Amino acid sequence: MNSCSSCLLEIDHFFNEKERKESSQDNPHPFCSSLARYDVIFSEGSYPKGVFYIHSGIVKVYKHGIQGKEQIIQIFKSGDLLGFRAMLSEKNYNVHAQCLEQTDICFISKKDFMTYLDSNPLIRNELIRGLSMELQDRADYLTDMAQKSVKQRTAMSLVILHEIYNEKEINLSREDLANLVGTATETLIRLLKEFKKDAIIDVSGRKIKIVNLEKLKEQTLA
Amino acid sequence: MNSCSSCLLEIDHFFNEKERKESSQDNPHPFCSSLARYDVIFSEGSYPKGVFYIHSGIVKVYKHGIQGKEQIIQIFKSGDLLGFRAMLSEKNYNVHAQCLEQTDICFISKKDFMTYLDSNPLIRNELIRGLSMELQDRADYLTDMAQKSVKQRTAMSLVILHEIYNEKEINLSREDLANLVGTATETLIRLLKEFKKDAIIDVSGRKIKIVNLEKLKEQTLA
DNA sequence: CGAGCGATTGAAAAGACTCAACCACCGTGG
DNA sequence: CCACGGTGGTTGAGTCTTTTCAATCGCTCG
Repeated sequence: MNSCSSCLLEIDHFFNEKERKESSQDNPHPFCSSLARYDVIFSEGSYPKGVFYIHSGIVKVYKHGIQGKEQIIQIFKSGDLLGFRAMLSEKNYNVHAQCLEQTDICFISKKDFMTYLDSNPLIRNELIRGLSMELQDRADYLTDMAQKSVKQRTAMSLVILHEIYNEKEINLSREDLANLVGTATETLIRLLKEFKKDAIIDVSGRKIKIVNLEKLKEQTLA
Repeated sequence: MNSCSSCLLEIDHFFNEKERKESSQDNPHPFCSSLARYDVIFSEGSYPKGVFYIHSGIVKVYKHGIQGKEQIIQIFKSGDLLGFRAMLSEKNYNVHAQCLEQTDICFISKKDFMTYLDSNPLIRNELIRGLSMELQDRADYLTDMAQKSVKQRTAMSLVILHEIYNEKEINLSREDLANLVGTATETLIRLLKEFKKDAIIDVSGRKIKIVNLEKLKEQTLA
């Protein structure tokens, strides 16, 4: 597979933490692919050949835990770079990545990525810094998962998703939502009902709209 | 604070994943300090000035979650390098580090560490690889914490501690153990009782001996 | 129109936590 | 030498949360 050279520019933005350009539907990238909902980007056990830059769409990264129950580790959105942890670790993927909606991604080969890294020592430092920061964040997240109640975690996940969906309606299956929170689907549904009763969210079909973000954030604490 | 130059050698071993030398009580290091149980190495909120190489002893890294309840994120032992995530992220510590027993550590300043990193591009790659691997591991750990029952997690923690304590008796307060598992102290004690009844562990005072490691590992699954 | 999947509900059971009391050990000071 | 107080460990009982299982509903697709 070939890399999309114009996307290396996007990566540059990614690492420089400059304001991310809105993904460019206008000037198409030659090696980008358009994926449909449920399309798989990579699977646990396979060996990473590169990274993926997400132009638009939503991707879930998950793994199978006890009795095959899915646990969503992270959700990626437009502007994110997907799959570089596994690639840099030089191990096989330990997670799966699947699109949650129509998604445009661009593949960048390991070789190109590495060349890019080598081209600029500052970028390399930025990468190290980014990985370290992520590890710090993971400590926080772990504490939350271990200590917060399912209700608090549900509120947490909704807050996170609110950002990922760019303040628009959250559009996820109940099962995916439950797998992100780490609970049973039925429990999740009951909690959504509660939040709705308390006028914190609004539900229409599978779509969830946050109507009172402040109150939702309170729910993550107590 | 000055760095212990002879310890940079240890770090070299650390990153090269060569067999780690037993920590050298014979030839003392000038800038190492000997810490007592409960001594604090660093605290959440302070800014990292360097990293710590652990010659001997056990250190818990934890943070405070809901209502101040402590969550142990990780336990470090002899041969580990402590605190480089926060240092590399260039943010304040988001965790505390405290000795669980008499511990000998050596401080290496950020400057020296960075110089060392710059001295060898291979080391830098090794660092990137290490951080990435750790992030992968964290995904697994998160899944376990989110999905496994307290009993399974307790078994997990005991398996991990068994290694950390070098196959010897585990010597931790019940509260620390509970904070590692992420449960209430009382619950933990009841589970230990069960494991003892099933002849998986043996308890004498606060010390825990694993008598049937295979069976313990089974407990982590079902 | 019927199959099938996702969403929802109810009821019962299991798991875990909280609170309160009690025990056991240990060092201190009388 | 012993009573005392304190800390950490243990136990019991009751309660709340969360899961599980079973059944129903509603919608979409062929």
